[in-house]
Amino acid sequence: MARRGDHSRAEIHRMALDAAERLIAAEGDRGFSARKVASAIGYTVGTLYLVFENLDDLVLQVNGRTLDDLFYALQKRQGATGDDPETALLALSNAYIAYAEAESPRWNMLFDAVAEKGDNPPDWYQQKLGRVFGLVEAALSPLTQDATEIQRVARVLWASVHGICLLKIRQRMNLAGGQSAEDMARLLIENFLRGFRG
Amino acid sequence: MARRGDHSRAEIHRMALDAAERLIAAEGDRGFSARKVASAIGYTVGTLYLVFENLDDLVLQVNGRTLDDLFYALQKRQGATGDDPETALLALSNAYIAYAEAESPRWNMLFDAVAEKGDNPPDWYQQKLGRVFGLVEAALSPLTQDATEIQRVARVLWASVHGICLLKIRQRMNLAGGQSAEDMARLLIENFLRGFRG
DNA sequence: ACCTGAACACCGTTCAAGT
DNA sequence: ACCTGAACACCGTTCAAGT
Repeated sequence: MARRGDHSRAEIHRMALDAAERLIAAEGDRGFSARKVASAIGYTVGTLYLVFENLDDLVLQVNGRTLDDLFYALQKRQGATGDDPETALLALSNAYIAYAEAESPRWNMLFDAVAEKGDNPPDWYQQKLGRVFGLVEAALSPLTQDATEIQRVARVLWASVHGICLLKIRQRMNLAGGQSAEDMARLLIENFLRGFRG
Repeated sequence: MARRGDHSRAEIHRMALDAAERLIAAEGDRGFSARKVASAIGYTVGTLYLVFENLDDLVLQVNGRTLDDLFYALQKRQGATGDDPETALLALSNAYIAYAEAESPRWNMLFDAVAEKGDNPPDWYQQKLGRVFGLVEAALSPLTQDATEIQRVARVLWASVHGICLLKIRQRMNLAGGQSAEDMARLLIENFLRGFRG
């Protein structure tokens, strides 16, 4: 057991998030609880509530880290800035699918929370999400000067690739008629862009 | 408390599913438990385990009913058989979005379960899902004679509309740039089909 | 044979009490 | 001031025991 003063509030905060990530990676959403996180960092359950509002708050913070991680993973696999939209989008969607596969427990957690009606995620969270969307928008930017149209297309395509990804990760791929998620995303993106370009 | 012999196994089964549906509709996935279902039908928790393998099994059966319900809701709003694919698809996607909105708790439950690796849903469940896909395939059938291509396109479009729907229901719509789910689905379908037709 | 009810091993959350 | 640990009100699941 840690004694008082051993760690600052900020340290306990960080330790708890680290431990939560490890637990989620190891056992998924199921084998993860406030009590396990607490004991993994050598503290009592009660201590967590000095540092987090509740378990949903802790999960939100974990999700924030995942969004950062995802952003960097996508950025790394992003093509050159001169790429045509199709090449750039395919690179992004493949990277997204690869991330979801490689980090499926935390990726799942990202979308599991069914928000209560009317409460949006906090600003800092939305900013992290916006940064991910930004990559998609950047890939689309050569298509048109209309910024709101780019925004709309980016959101539609991202939501769509996400839906395809869900089918794969949630093991519903038998329903995909033998296609891989990558093939499905390619079919989507190629045809959409051909139609969009007119 | 119900006395032994009051109800057959099949009756208890049905009563439990009815009660579960009511609880889910009223309180969502959160306010739903084996103990609540049992007490809602006047039995002890243990009794549920005579009729269901476990709670996941009960949820699967509830989901089966939801898939049937969804199928009929989509069928009802399906256009005429002579409709062109675009009209038919837009009708289906709008009906899908409307269903998700109207029945969001059970619709959410349909996709919450993170399947363990390698275990597919049972055959009867896949058949119910296949019936829903069948509607999408029927809408696409005028596009080409190639049955596997229709299957692939149907799955890609369905997964995509589903992803868009998720954004709306999970209250992430602030990320959709003010677009409604219906508008997003329309943007997707119109451009995809224009591209697909070449 | 059918169902109970108590037990087991867990939960999230709170908060008086200890150091 | 910081943290504990016990309490509260729950969980899913099992299974000896009652009728």
